[in-house]
Amino acid sequence: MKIALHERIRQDFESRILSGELAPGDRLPIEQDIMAHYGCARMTVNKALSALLAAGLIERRKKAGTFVARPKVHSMILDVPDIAAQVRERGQDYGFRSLAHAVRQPGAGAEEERLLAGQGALMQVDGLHQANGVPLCVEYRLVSVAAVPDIVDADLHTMAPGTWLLRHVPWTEAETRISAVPAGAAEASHLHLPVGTACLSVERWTWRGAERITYVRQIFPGDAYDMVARFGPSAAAAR
Amino acid sequence: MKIALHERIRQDFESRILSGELAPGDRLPIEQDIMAHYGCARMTVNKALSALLAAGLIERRKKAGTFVARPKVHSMILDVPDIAAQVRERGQDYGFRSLAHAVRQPGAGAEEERLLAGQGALMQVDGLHQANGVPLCVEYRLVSVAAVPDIVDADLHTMAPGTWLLRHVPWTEAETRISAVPAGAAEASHLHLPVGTACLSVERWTWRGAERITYVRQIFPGDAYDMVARFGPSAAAAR
DNA sequence: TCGCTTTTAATGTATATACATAAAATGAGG
DNA sequence: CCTCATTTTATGTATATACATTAAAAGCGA
Repeated sequence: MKIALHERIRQDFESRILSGELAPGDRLPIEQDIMAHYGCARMTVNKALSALLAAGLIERRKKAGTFVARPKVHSMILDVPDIAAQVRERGQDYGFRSLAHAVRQPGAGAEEERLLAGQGALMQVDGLHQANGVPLCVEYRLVSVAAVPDIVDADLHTMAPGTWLLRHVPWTEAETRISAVPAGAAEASHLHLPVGTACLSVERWTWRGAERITYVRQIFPGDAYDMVARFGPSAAAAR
Repeated sequence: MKIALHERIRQDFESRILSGELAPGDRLPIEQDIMAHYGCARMTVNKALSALLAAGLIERRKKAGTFVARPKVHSMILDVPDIAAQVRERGQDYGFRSLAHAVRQPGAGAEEERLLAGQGALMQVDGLHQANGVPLCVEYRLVSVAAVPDIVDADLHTMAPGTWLLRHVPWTEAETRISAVPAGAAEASHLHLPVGTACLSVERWTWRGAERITYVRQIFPGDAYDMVARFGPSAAAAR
């Protein structure tokens, strides 16, 4: 496959930076020299360097030149796969068992509803994700009925509500919070663990524009689930 | 402050997408119409749209047009800031107390060394991150002496080794694993917790090219530290 | 209606040019 | 040697233009 010249220039510098050949603080050649080296116009070089700038790999100062950036935060891609897809990927049978399934009127329930900030009625859908019949994760979910009217009639007894939502609802933003919690009585019983066992809690708020769609809280036994994040070329490769 | 036109166009569309006014799948105007609307050249529009494309907010197909991208669940940006920087951001005093500091010869230690896969001598640097004097996190770290010779003479008793590495070691690739573990005897004592308390374990392997740099394992009390991942504005806002 | 070719409308890439802007480097005056 | 104005240099932005590339859409013949 033929790749664009500006893309090739970008990759060249990216790999020289990632390999350490160009260390943080090092100065890159000026645009004039780069364009002479590749035999192209300055705009082409500029496009390549602009991309590296947007990716945070370089810093540029007028008159001074272009420098390899010193990384500040590790901003990395976090893989949070759909549980059902992940289980099937391992060649196991995926199952979802419904634990609770009800529409709750606003104001009726107490604190959970604040999580979706009073957008009218909420559908509560709790359940258990299973791999080969073994409980893997307890899930507590609230869905805004106003934002997703179809949820009321959806068959969520076998299909995980997360999977259903993914297919039916477009969303634009999500926030995920990861923390460690001890297993409560309910989780302990469903996951067959002693009460107090260290578990991973993954909470996610999802919304579209200003409208909240869903809040979900998933509890995994600590040793059953690893979340893996990568930094580096993956960020570029993922696109 | 005066902002560039291509940047203004980019922001205009970004906010329309993030607000939900332009929903996933919606089609954007063609470049010709946008350039007519802003009264500028096509290259300027193209620059704005290229940035949105790189950020993953839109998809483009020749002849068909430009469309708001449907976000995929599984890849979101995870910001894992330097602990010291994060503590100071909250207006607290950051402190690091060294717990162990020694060079270990290859083969001497057992399993930890496999984590850096026998690249010669390793520097072991364990310590305690503190916020306002209160223990926040226990850190166990191994650094390859071959990859980072300067580490031997670095003063790591007050500065966190992570911070030191960030400043001295060129760009890296990293893989992070997050899980939940019960507090062991050592962590319990350092963090003033009962043994068995649910803790968040963050492990990270870092390398440059094929060379392994460091392995670190950080143990946080489950309720003291939340990792937050966002999809959407974060990618752009982080810059 | 099916399947093939042709047209066309959109993005993709690249160039040459122009002027703006900011900051480092220089140099004159004290 | 210091200070301040001037020059120089590298990046920042924008334009007008040209041609390439694709895939949708239209046309057409069997």
